[in-house]
Amino acid sequence: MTQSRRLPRPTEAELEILAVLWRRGPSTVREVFEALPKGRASGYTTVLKFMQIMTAKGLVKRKESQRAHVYQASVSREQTQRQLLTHLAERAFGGSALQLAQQALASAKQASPEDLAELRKMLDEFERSQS
Amino acid sequence: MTQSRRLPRPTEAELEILAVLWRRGPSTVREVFEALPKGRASGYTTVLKFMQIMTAKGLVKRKESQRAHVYQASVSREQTQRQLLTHLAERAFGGSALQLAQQALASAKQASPEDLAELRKMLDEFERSQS
DNA sequence: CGCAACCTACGAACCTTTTCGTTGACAACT
DNA sequence: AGTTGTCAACGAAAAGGTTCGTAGGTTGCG
Repeated sequence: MTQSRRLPRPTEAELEILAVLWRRGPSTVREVFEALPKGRASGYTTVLKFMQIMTAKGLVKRKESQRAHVYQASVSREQTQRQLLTHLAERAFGGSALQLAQQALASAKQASPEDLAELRKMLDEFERSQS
Repeated sequence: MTQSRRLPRPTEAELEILAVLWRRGPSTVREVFEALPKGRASGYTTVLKFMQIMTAKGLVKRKESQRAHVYQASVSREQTQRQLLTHLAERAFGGSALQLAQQALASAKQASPEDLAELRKMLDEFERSQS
């Protein structure tokens, strides 16, 4: 009974924090703060505030058993990626995720063989499913 | 000698207007206003304001020879798409445009055969260039 | 001319997002 | 007990983006 509506798209700053949580797993505010790219340099209380906001929005969950609360992402990386891609596709690619994929490939500078193989596999499956 | 700095990423509302300009070519404010999806429904002066802001930012150029100024996009669709994709890749895909492409393909619901063929061709070229 | 329709420009209100200072609680150490 | 360091909470300011009312100029027409 926690959340029935779809969660809101994370803002830029929120996404940056989510990225840390996805990478590190459950973390305290301080841990996130220190894992953040230094270039960005937000103050500690700013990060704290965001994590409080994100808790209110349901983007993260927090355990208060320790004095330093422990946060974890309550949205998965893939789910969020899909959400952002769909949004971008609608805004800038006439709703076509495929054209988006195409452009992304075109602008990819480098590729690991694994990624390429994976991509090729998906493409095969796609064509097969279309018949 | 028009612009040496990189242009800013368009906001949501700006992108919507750019989409119209890309589709219609050079247009007056009224033409853009009327071409805009009706659901969104911004007032005429709101659209005008945006186009003035975009002019200041350099996202569009305007000809004032007519009483109703004529605007045209000064950034290309592809260029902007690439900019948005790169930004998203950095934020949410660890900088990998390829992984982004992969996810996009996975979340594509439908595909035209042309798009698929195009995508496959690009993939081939990519692999050849890596060797 | 007088009026209506349309145009740009501008300012202000408003909303969302980002930022951080301050406060009060708790803990650790001396 | 007093000092120092860390923490959550909060409020409010700052910054960015969106919206529109109003004003003033031009055009076209009866």
